[in-house]
Amino acid sequence: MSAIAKRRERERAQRHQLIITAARELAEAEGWEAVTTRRLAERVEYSQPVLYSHFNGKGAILRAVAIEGFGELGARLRRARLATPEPPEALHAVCRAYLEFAAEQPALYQAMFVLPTDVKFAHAETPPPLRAAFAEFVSCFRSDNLRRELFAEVTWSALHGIAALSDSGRIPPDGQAERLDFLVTQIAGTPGGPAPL
Amino acid sequence: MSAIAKRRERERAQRHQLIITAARELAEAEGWEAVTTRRLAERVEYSQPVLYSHFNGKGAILRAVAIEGFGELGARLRRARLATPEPPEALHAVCRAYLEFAAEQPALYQAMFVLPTDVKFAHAETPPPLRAAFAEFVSCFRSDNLRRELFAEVTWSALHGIAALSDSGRIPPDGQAERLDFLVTQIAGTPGGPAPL
DNA sequence: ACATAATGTCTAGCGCTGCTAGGGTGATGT
DNA sequence: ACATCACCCTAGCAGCGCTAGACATTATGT
Repeated sequence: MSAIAKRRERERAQRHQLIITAARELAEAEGWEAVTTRRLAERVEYSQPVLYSHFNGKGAILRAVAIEGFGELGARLRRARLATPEPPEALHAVCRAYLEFAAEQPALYQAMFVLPTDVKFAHAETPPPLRAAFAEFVSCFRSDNLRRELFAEVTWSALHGIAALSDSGRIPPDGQAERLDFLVTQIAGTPGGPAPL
Repeated sequence: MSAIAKRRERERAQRHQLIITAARELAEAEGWEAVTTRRLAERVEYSQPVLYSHFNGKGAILRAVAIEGFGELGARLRRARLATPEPPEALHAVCRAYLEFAAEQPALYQAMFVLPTDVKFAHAETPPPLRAAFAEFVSCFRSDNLRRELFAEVTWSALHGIAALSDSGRIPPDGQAERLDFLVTQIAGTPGGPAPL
């Protein structure tokens, strides 16, 4: 491949990322309903068809944003877990990190977990960053806990419920800390078996 | 008011309900993205502007569907609770009824709890049916439990997380019973105080 | 009974959306 | 220098939520 072709490919990759970043910023600033192909094209200073030469459509752009988000969420959860050596507090820290992520970047969170998507969850084609993020929850529970996956799944679901209802104004933004404390306390409890953590 | 005017008002109220029902059925059959004002008008056999003489816009129709849903959900939760006299099983029954409601009528559930809305939750203007539905969760906990509202809120959030992630394909549809059992067991546990139920 | 007024509904159209066909421009390789 | 090719833009389609204005139809007053 010629140097010229290489340069073009490099520029193309940059533009690819530029589109993703622009969509994400626009969504975070004005919500996803403001992210139209026209406004996005204007923002990246190209015409609309250029978007379609990079992505199969608006849905594919949204998907790319979501996958970028999975990577960042996983990294954040991992950091929270590793910074907290004691297992009980690790679960608490990871859950808090999750809610902070959702609250700080609501549009990104929506792309990942609320808006319709064709990203496969808990499936053979699940993107590695998503698997890794889920694995952080699993790692909060003892490896001899035979139902770790179930624990992690329900924990994640409960956090998502809190994040989603809070973001859409269906529960008050105040009191997140109390909800988090209560949830973690109950999940870490031992009503029906050995200590999970 | 003349009899003629009364008849017209009656017909108008019927048409009002017809629009709500048509929107709901169309959403349940093909999803909310298929509910356009044109298709809805065609379905009720009137022109588009008629919709706008009944509702302030598409959002108001969605809101009307959601409020209808709150009433039905509340009734269902109440039935589940009253049919189960023992408190621990009452919580379980109410939670199961909630998940069944969400799974059986996913579009209605979305209108109530997922799609953007201007319905006020936990607020002075909260629609009574919504307050009543939430009160069913609160009633599952002992009246001497000073944190009943918090318990109910987190329980509801966790259920919503399970329902929403399941409906959008982000967790597998199988295993809902295990998730429900685990959640209720943990919520009903007593890690930090007196028995909540 | 007739003209007037008021009510209700429809047709047509605005500015927007996601998406795409086709042409034209400029760089590339011979 | 020329032919080729890759690239990008203009223009347009069908459908969206929503609304202005024309048109009947119905009720009212004389």
